[in-house]
Amino acid sequence: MGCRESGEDYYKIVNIHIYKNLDELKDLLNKYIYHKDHIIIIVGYMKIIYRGRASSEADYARRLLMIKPDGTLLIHEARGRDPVNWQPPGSICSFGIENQELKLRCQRQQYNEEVIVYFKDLFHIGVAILDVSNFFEVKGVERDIVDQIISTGLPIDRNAKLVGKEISTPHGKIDLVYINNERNIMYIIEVKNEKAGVAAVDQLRRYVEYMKQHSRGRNIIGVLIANGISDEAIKLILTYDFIFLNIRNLRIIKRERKLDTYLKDSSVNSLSS
Amino acid sequence: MGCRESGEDYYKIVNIHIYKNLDELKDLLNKYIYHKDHIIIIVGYMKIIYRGRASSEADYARRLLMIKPDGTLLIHEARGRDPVNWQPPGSICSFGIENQELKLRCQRQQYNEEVIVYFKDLFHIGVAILDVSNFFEVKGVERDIVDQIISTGLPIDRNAKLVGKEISTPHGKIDLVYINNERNIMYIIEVKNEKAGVAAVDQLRRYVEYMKQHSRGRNIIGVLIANGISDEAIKLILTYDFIFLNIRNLRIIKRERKLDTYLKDSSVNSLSS
DNA sequence: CGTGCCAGGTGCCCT
DNA sequence: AGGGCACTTGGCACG
Repeated sequence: MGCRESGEDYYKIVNIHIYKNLDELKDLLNKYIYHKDHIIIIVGYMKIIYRGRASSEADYARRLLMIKPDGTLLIHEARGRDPVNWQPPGSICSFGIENQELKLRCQRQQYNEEVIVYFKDLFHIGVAILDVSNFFEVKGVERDIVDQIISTGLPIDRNAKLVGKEISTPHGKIDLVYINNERNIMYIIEVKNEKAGVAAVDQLRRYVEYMKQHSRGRNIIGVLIANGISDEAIKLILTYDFIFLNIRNLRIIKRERKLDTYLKDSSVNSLSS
Repeated sequence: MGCRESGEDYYKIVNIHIYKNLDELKDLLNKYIYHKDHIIIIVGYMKIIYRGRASSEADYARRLLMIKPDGTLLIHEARGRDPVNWQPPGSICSFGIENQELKLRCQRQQYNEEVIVYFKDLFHIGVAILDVSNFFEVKGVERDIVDQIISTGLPIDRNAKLVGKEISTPHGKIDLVYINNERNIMYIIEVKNEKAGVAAVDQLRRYVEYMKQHSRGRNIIGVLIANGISDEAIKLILTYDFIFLNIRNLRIIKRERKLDTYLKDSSVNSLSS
């Protein structure tokens, strides 16, 4: 907790009182926009107008506004994870003055969208220097689950060979395709890191139907691997004679259970959630 | 731009130097958590550990952290619209000390998730009082498009009568259902405010197939109304003999074009995008 | 409260 | 740049 003093290099408070007119302030703020790693933070009493894919107006209220050097605009209120208004990276922001009020306009080429903010009052302006941490590990996402399956093999049929990954079809991309040549079976695998709903089953279904038309004679089995499943989705799984595997069981199996147990489970469409 | 002084009521800078030990600072910050409308803002050099549905570790770097009174946690870096780590509303946050570092733990009951932040250095701490603006108009969303269709009628068949809205099926909810009794036609309408992809067509397809099985004898026609459409989606539309209507044309038609033109378009699966 | 689904989704990766 | 899709999706509305 040592170097508090050096910290001042990384957060500069813009003393609003110093600027006797808005022009100076406006120019200063415009200078900070797009400065490498410089984030402008404004807490104030502001009105917001957004026009684009949708449109909105928000009357004057106390809000927190941030502008990042990549052109991101964020406006937050007292609640909620998402900003009430925003502009994604790549938008072009600039400060101006209108009717003796500080004004911010952020435009986005794509979608022809813009956010305009009018500041009736400013409570705090700061400029922070932030990092972009390159190394940021994430584990447990779908990618990792797919990788795990690839490395450990298809639990329901260890003799099946992986023949494809991210297979493109007109209906979308199939996560994994396995084939057991002896039994003449093709497994179409769809992986969901989240709880599966009806949409996930139907996504699998359209892959299976497509492959049935393009892989003549082969036995096609749809396999949904997900982190739980909804009741309606289970009904569809049974209707289509698909197989559902819970990720939780996948992990347990990998560590403790024997493969024979799996094969038994799979043959009766184990639906343990 | 008058009341700058009063603005100080809405943004309080926590002078880090005053607090001779971390204990005092920790207690102060904990007092501000969940204070009505009080948002804690910390710019500092911090390390983040997240464990939950996924998991991640981010080494020490300069970041901006916010805690909202509803239990929202946001941690931003220099780029991107989304925070690098967060906790949605409803999580429980508290400051502590570990290894002579300030430490923040935010837990979320649901999903058993937690974010832990270690602060090696603090550059700025502020407490802002923000509003929750109740009145926030949004126009142009799908809901409004559906309403517009309901009020102006189905453009491709003005004689069709609306018989259902948000019809639940095992495959999901159908946006709109129209019936023309004279021609014995049922229209299944799916509306997308955005550009339609293959998923949208397949969503419509599963509704149509379901209704074909549950509405014996009737002619079922799938209608996709969207803001543009991708090439692959067009192919599927043609494959399934569906009808695509561009929202843009919907609006134009409503204002300028005559209905006869529509009917002609629809009969040839107008795909103007 | 779970289920389903839209969103100004955003971000990522691939063609 | 466009398309397809996952996401700690978040958020809402409905049964």
